[in-house]
Amino acid sequence: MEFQSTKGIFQQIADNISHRILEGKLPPGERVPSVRDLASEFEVNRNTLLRTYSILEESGIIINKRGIGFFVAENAPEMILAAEKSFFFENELPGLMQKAKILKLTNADLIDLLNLLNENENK
Amino acid sequence: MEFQSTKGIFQQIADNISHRILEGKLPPGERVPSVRDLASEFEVNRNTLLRTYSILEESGIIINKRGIGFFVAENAPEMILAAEKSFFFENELPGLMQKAKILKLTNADLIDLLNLLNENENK
Amino acid sequence: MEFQSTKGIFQQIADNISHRILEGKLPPGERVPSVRDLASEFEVNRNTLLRTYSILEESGIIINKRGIGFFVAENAPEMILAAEKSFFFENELPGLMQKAKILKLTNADLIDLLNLLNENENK
Amino acid sequence: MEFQSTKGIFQQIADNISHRILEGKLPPGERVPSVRDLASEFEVNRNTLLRTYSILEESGIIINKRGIGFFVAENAPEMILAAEKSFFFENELPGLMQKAKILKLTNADLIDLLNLLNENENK
DNA sequence: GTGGTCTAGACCACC
DNA sequence: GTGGTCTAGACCACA
Repeated sequence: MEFQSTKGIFQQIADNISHRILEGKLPPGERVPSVRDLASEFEVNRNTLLRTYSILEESGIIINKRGIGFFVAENAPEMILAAEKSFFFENELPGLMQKAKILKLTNADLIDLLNLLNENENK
Repeated sequence: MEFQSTKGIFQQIADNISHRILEGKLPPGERVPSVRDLASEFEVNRNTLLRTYSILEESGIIINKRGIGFFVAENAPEMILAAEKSFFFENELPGLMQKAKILKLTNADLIDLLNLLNENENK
Repeated sequence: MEFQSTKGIFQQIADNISHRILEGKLPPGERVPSVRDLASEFEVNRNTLLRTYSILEESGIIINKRGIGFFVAENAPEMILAAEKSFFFENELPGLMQKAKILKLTNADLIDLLNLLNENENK
Repeated sequence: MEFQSTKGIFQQIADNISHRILEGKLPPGERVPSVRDLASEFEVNRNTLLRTYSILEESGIIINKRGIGFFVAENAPEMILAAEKSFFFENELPGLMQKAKILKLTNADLIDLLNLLNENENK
């Protein structure tokens, strides 16, 4: 996996795992790979993975069973979706709208844009 | 002015000044406020403002007349708009679309959203 | 049974068994359930229970008859009570008092609290 | 400062700082010592202090001004008190009551105890 | 100067 | 085996 430099590696891995859960690759109740295994998979230090798991645990996405490992929480997909949604609406969308305004993009422009992107995706 | 922690303060001030130029508050040819004044307006260290001016100068948005100060470049508004536009389309929009997909937001949802935001703004 | 994360699981199970003894559910001389049975009751690894029994044996609360199993010691209730009492007074009470002081809780507050809790319990 | 082994060092330092704030030694608005300074004061690694500050920031007790340092939040004392109070009532008191019951201590005993401790303190 | 991230490696308690 | 803590030291962006 390639990491971009703008966000912390631990964050990017957390996002990656969240998306795996959303896609069903890691269903609720399933055991998450151990920090050691995942650290070597991503070729990062164990401490970095430890931090990743710790923030995922704090969000209630994974649960620690002591001495055994981490497991995907039962309602993990819903929690992830809810968290991302609220972050999007509260933090990203306002800035986006402001930017569109500055760029003098009308809603019509944006809608055209959306359609265009949609078409490309369906090809 | 409130600064958000995701971007550097020097960047946020640069954006702020760019926007002032776009809005016509700082027309081309006009002298930009001195580092001193702006530093106290933003309650920021002078070094931070020096960096702000230095990146604005690098982009050709402001021009240094030695011993006098900085002045808004003649074609500054166009340059800012072009720069932001290309950045938006190349860097921000793709991530946005991906996020919308993850959040299972359809284009229809997004359009509704745009209309809603537009109405609020016009109140 | 739910385990809290602050203490080791083996400890919590040991406490649990001690309390069963104090309550008379496991009278002196009685055979303690086998590691197997208790492990499945608590849904815990057998090794964890082995450790539990080993510390209980070390404290003299249960006694191992080789090839047969563990039995509650004759004076087990008294030993447990004495051990917990001294631990409480020496280790827990001082910290508690300090905390109450920090929280600006007066003795009167604490007494009120005790009465309140007592009433709830008697309902 | 001596550290006990039962709690993490980072936590004990966090508690220490919280208490300094409660005592008024670190009034709201005041700058908290830099991680480097405090790390050498406590003779621990900088990373440990970093973690301490990070949990204090998460609780809203201190605030990070980028490139400058951490500052005590305006309402820090209230937040600390509230946090400790709720933790005490929800996590510590129930266990305490259970223990008192097991130890067959009546409320009268506890009250006597409180008075005794109080006298010792006032000597 | 400030905090923030990452690595490498050690040691620990627990299951 | 698992996660959790701490240290030492490097590198970074920011003010």
